[in-house]
Amino acid sequence: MTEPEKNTEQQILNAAKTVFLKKGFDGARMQEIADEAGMNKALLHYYFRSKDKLFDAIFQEAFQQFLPRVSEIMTSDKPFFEKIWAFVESYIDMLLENPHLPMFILNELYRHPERLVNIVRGFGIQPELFALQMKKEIEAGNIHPVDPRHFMVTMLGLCIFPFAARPMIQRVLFENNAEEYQKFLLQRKTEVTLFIMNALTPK
Amino acid sequence: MTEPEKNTEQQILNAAKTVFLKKGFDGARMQEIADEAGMNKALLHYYFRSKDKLFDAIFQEAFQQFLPRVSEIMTSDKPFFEKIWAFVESYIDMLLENPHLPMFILNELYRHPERLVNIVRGFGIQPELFALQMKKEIEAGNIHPVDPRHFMVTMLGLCIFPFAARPMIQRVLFENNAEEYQKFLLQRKTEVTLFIMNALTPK
DNA sequence: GTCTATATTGTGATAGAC
DNA sequence: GTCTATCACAATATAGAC
Repeated sequence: MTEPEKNTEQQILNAAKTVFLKKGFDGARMQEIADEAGMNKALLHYYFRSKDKLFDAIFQEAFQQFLPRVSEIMTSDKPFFEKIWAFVESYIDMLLENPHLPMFILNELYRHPERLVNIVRGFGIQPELFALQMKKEIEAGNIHPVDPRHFMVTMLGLCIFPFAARPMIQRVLFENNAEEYQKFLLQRKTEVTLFIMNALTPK
Repeated sequence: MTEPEKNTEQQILNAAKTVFLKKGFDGARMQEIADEAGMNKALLHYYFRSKDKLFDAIFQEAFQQFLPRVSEIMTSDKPFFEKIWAFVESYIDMLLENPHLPMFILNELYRHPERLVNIVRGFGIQPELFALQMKKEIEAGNIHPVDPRHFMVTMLGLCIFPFAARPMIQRVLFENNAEEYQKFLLQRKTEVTLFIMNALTPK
């Protein structure tokens, strides 16, 4: 066997993550989580009191994984395009290992945006740092002038969208061939980087 | 008053669309739809038999509105970049009038991809037409070489993502100011078009 | 801590009066 | 066609034995 799985609490969290990410809060059932964890339903309540509490534990961790610290990554001293490449590659790699993350986070935030209040608190996201640095690059004539906020949304969207819209795209463009789509997602890393480089390179 | 609202069936459909798009299938309640329609719960079943049947009626229409006929729009005889501009503008305009559409469709397809089987049937999407035309433009040296499938995903993602990720982006980048974000979405039309043009223009 | 059994409420769906 | 009343079951949560 792989692992005897340490304590019960961690088993529950693992099972809950699997089920919540697959079904969402509204679609998930405590019974299904218990089955997935190989234990009884009552134990979930013993450890986490309620479905809401259990969900919050999952969501918090998932959210921090999902929302990248753009500014942190970007404030190194590497050249601008190298940073873009490093970001896109590492972010898509992370999504390849957590393919359900995008739709889970996007959907839950959409249905219950108030959760962000609890999450963002003390969460050091500073997009201004990146915006400032990008402006400098623009003024130095190194890149084509683009609104940094639009660019951040663009860059994130290019990475995330193929995961969120997978059922549609895989069917319409790839005859529902999962292996082909996996290759497509791998290609995205270079495709997105090159696309961005072309768009930002001054004429 | 605006309209006395014609027949009961249409009232139900309107109410169902409002609630389903806001809450999703799992989160929607027949009682809430009845309240929204200003009538009794039993009437919904009288007209549509089940929640599933009612949902299908909503989903089918929404899906056809969401998935744009890329090839149709692109097979006119206008220059390539004009087509891009026309597409992005009209598509984002449509989303501005139906802002909940993206997350609704993406999420429902993700949770129940089997629905696509019933929907796509007889649904004339032919991305090959667009891919072919784009290849010709590339061979003619009019645009930078890019995989048409990646480009289609990119173009759609640039339009859709700001609507699907609105709760997150609006909060992180716009201090949760809805009016500012509305302006941002309007700017997207030109931003996306210009970004694509820059990326595809040969050096 | 972990289980079985049960309480309690929510929810889709139907029966039947009008 | 439209309503009220109700059924049947699903789902969260708790009580209590071990």
